[in-house]
Amino acid sequence: MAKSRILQFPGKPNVPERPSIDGLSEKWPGRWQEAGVYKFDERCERSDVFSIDTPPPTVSGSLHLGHIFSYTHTDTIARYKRMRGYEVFYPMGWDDNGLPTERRVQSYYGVACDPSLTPDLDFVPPSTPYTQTKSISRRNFIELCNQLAYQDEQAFERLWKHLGLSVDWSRTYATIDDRARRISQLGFLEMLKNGHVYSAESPTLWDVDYQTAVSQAELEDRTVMGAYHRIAFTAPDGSRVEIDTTRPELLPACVALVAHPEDDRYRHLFGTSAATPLFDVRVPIHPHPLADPEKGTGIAMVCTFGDLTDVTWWKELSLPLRDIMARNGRLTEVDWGKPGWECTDPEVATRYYKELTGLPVAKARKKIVEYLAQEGYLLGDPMPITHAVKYYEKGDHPLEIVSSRQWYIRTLNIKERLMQLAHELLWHPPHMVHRLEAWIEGLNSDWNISRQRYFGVPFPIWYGVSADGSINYDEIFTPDDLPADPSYQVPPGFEESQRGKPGGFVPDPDVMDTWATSSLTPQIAGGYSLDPDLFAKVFPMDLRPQSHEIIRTWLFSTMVRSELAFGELPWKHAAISGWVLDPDRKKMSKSKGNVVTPLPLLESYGPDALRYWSSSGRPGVDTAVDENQMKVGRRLSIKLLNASKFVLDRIANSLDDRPLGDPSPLVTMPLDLSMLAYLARCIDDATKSFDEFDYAKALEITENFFWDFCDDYLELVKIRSYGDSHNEGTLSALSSLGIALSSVLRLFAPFLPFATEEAWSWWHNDSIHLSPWPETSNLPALCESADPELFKTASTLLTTVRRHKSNNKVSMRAEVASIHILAPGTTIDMVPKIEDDLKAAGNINQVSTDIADELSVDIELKD
RNA sequence: GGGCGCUUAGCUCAGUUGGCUAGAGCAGCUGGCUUACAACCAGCAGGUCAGAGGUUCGAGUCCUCUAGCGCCCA
Repeated sequence: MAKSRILQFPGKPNVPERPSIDGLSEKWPGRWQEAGVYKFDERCERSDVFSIDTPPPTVSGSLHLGHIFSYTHTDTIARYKRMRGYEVFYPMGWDDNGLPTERRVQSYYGVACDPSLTPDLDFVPPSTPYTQTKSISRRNFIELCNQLAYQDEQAFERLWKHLGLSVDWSRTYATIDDRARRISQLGFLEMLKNGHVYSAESPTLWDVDYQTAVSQAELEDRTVMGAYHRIAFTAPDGSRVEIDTTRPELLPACVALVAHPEDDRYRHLFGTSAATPLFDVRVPIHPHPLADPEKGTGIAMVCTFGDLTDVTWWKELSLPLRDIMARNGRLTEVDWGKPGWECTDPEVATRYYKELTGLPVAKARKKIVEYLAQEGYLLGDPMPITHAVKYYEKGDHPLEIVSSRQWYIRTLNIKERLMQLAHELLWHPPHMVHRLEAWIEGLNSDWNISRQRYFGVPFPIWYGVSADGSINYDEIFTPDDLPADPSYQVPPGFEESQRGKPGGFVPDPDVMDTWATSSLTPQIAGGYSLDPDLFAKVFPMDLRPQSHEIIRTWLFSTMVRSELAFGELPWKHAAISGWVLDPDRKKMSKSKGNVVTPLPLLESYGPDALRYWSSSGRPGVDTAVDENQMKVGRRLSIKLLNASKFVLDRIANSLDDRPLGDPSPLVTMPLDLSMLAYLARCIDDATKSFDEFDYAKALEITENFFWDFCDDYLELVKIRSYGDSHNEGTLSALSSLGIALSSVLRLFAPFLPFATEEAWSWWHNDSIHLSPWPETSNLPALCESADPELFKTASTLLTTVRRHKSNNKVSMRAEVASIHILAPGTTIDMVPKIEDDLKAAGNINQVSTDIADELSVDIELKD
């Protein structure tokens, strides 16, 4: 049960002469911080808690309007839940771990990391980047990463506060800080213990520029130009076997030929072998269903490794390994004729291959094609094609596949369970589940978490070194204390002098994939293993807000870790935001140069205006940048202050120093009750929308009510509210105005925290953001039986009178001699209840009625 | 090539289980200083609901196909 808070209807308001929304974003954040308005109070029950696991933004990227957009969505929910009495757990994190920070440090200072260097303890970063890239030690490099990330985090925090995010800033974390490193390492060690991770020497997608392994989630396909080269192999009977390949440079790494089992052209060759051209290596010819008879000649060469199909063939056909690809994308040296590199004539093979050694892929290809042509093995001209090639999403060169030792999290064997969890999660909007389903279905490898980088969380393990100096990967030592850096620390029971020596130890050289840390944000934010009480209160989190493009990465990986660690979902709800598109509805990207930066907009329109635009973007719907909407939001905020000023001035002037107390019993007039009945319906609808995480609908409902309230109700009761404060009608109007204003400010508070807090402060001491969400049960009991139609009819009649004046081009205050209302009986019955207010608002002298089928009004202006 | 979504007024978008004459804001036009607001107010005009076919007493809404756009994946 949520805490219930009692609304204190206040005493005499104190309203400024000229309200303004300018300066509010400087005025309030400091006060909120001081008063601890958004502070999470741990002394609460689990059932009181609403916990939010928001993905920490990458701070080394630039501030983006998309940040404002989606984080505002989350903030409206957080504020709503807080007003509903929940203790809201809403920390912010910074994703500073990993490659983006490394790259930014490299270009910002003009440095590169060389792990072989010893740390320079007196190193001072340059004020301007080195003109020639300077190599620095790993420890110095990491210091720079930390310093620069910290600066970026400060900039983000300023932006968030300016925007009014209701984050508890005392709980901020960073994905590279001590706590995050500790929890990631602990997470790894727990998985190690439970058998959820394994290390293996295996073919790995490798980026030759970044010199690191890449996981399935980081891949992208790009369509590029290539060419089929038709190459002749020699069958045992001396006949030619022709294959087409886009990677002729991998010929020295060829280990087999494959054709489809049903392919009659090649059936007779299965079980025999063929000789590769130039190198004269005898390779077996196998049937395999993945060989596509339609592609090229229908028979393919298997190399270790040209693509992922090669990996499949290599595994399934138990082929040998001929590895020629170095980590830097150049061809390695090969001892032809030695074990593993058997061939008919090592001398000939060496003669060709030594010209290729050390060449990058593209040059090696050119050279080998020359040789093939020269020796008559190349048949015809290469045939240009376009095909899909795998790239690292941040990389510039096609990925190679190299064999190396990597750690993997087992995910393939829990696919079914993950699918089940995907459906247990409550998605908003629901159709977003399909994106996760499709991803889980398509999973084809375990999750590789080893990265050959510098700025990251190290694997907290050492391996034993055997007597012969080789590394024994089965002998694993783990540290006693976390976080640990095995490059600088020694395993328990060892001494530094044993590092790398037989009988000693070596550290795992790698750091973890950043996803291995960012998949633990619920654990990091909730203090898993550090604060069990807190963790029990916030986990599983109630809400995971995020945008749709990171469902397959962030949402997925967090789900995997939660399942492996706890056997359950990390959250109850996932609220998915759309993209921000540029004004022409194109995706914003730096390369297109259409990125809209938020700061100038924030300055010209103010935070409430940007929040208004953000909040009008429906859940999950891509939304174009629209300055018009921001202007509307700004005007709405100003209007809110002005309407508040009117209502509160009236209350203050009419009641002197008498406190209003509970105004409910004073509401007696039918029109007032009708307006409140309409308000009650809006409160119910807005509440229902918020409970379904549809902040946009809640805003729309509130906004509609507010405009009707201002345009019609305020005008209808204006004159009455100026009356004698002992008059029943005046008291009823003032009470209704006060009740409605109080409600509408609170309904707007999640969207416009600055303007609503300002107006609220004119008559309350406490923050509106801790006041209770409006409930219909707190409205005057009489309005339960009131009919909202009465107010609507009064509005319609007032509009009719205004139209007549407008058509006749006279002032709205122009005097009307008489109006004659023709309408159905139900409408006519309402007229006496609203007649006085209508006369006052329209400056009408006489009202008369008659029954008719349809509504019409005869209006006579006074001369 | 597969999946998901979108197409409604000049622009940005609502439109719930099918149900009166399809709504709002912005822009436009016409008026108005009216004791909350001229950074304001009032009023008006503006739509073949992408196209075609089907189900139904009735379709913007459900089904099929076509076209275009966006995102994700291969």
